[in-house]
Amino acid sequence: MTRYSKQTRILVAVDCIIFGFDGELLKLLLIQRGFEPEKNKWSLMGGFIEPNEGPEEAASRILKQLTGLEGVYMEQMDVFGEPKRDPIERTISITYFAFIDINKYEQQLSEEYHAEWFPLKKTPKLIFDHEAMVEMAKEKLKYKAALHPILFELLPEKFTIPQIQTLYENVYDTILDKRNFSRKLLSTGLLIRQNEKDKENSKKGAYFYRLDSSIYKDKFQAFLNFIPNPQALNS
Amino acid sequence: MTRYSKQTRILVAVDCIIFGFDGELLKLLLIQRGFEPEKNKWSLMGGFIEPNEGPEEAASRILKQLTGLEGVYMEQMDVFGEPKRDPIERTISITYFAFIDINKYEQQLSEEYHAEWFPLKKTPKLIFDHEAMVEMAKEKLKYKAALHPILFELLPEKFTIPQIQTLYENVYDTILDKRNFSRKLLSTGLLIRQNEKDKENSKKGAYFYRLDSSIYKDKFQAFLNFIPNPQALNS
DNA sequence: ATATTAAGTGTTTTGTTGACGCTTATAAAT
DNA sequence: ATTTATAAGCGTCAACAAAACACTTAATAT
Repeated sequence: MTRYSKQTRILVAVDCIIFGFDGELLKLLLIQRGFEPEKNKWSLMGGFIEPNEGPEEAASRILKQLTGLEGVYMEQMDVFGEPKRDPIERTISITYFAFIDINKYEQQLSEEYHAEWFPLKKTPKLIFDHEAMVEMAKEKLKYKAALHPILFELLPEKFTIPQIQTLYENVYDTILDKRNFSRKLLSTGLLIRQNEKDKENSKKGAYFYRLDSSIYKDKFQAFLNFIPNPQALNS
Repeated sequence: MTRYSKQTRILVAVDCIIFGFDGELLKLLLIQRGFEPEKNKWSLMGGFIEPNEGPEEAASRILKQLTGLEGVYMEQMDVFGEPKRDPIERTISITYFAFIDINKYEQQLSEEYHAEWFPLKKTPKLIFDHEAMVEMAKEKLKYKAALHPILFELLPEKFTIPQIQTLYENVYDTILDKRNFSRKLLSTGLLIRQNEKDKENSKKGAYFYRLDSSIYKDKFQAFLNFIPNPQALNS
């Protein structure tokens, strides 16, 4: 016996929801689809799984094609498998969401794909069920970021506390008290203050911090209760 | 254009990790696989996705075949897609974990599949990567149950507080203080006390409760911090 | 010199959590 | 009939964490 006979074989794709943060707004990386159907429409970055790669590998490959980046934080989200979601042929899509440091994003590579960053609140119409994927990713982002320090993956190596507060305020669409925020953030012990200051955004300047990678892994689990009102969370 | 040419089509299966609770131990429902390869070995309940069903539908169908139950709490877990995970032919498996009220389980149906409940700590060797699936499900169960009231899905309509405490103690492999536990549980407002008592398990008898389904949905999100030490959690 | 802007630190009040002790209902044993 | 054993159920207190809130500081621009 070499095959399971009588079973239907299906196309399997991966689609990546790629988040970035430019210091002001949380953004989504989208491409203009290069082939029919829906050619030139806005779409998530995706592709079919190849014969000798697992889904994660496929997602990493695709992410690298678009951004030039490797070793990016990525997480499996959900499988979208409605029989008719792709009008051409049944395709199951495994979705991943990924966080990249927008500063490391290599624009030249992206031109091949006509990629563009969109503020999360101003995303264009997307093909197929990609809008549902983005919605789910936003919800999952809120959920996860309230419990774990994943948002650091969106920041450059050196960042300031006001920067990261802005990021949180973006994700939760709320205003946070800077005193409570910084106290909570610093109490995790995850941050190491640098001597330099960021003078770009204020006269006084804000201290740069970097992650203490030695304890980042351990603390990853125990980062609970970061956002005051858990009621606002979904999923 | 009617097909995406040149792409490889793959078998897609679903596998269900089915939890049950008999009032004393948390258990897993396993079957003896009915076909080659690995015929008669212990396995999760699974099957291939059919042409006109989505993955969730497939999982529901399979769950019904095994347990006779419909409308069961079920959640997508993870995709297992290592190219060589099935030695016969590449198969991607979408896993679901499900909670059923073990009392509703219809044993007669199961005989077709040689199904059996195993205490979570005494599971047999499983085929392929099913043990990894079970491990992941156990972790996800711990994680999720600390944040949301999902464990009620494992209990009958009427249950007592000592019962549910035992369930939590099973999941987290720990002993909880009954006074703090019941205070926390009742403070959610999710439970409605009945007049009857369960006299099976003690002389004094414990009040039956049932879920207030009108607020169960709302409270579902805001059930945080249920287990004292979040450090023990993973994933 | 003075005004302006955002960074950064401190305090008080309130609510939540965990540790712990006592009473109550009932069946079984004497 | 009284006592004993067992688990249910209620209550208190102390420690801690969270949220609300106000002032000082550094540096540039006027």
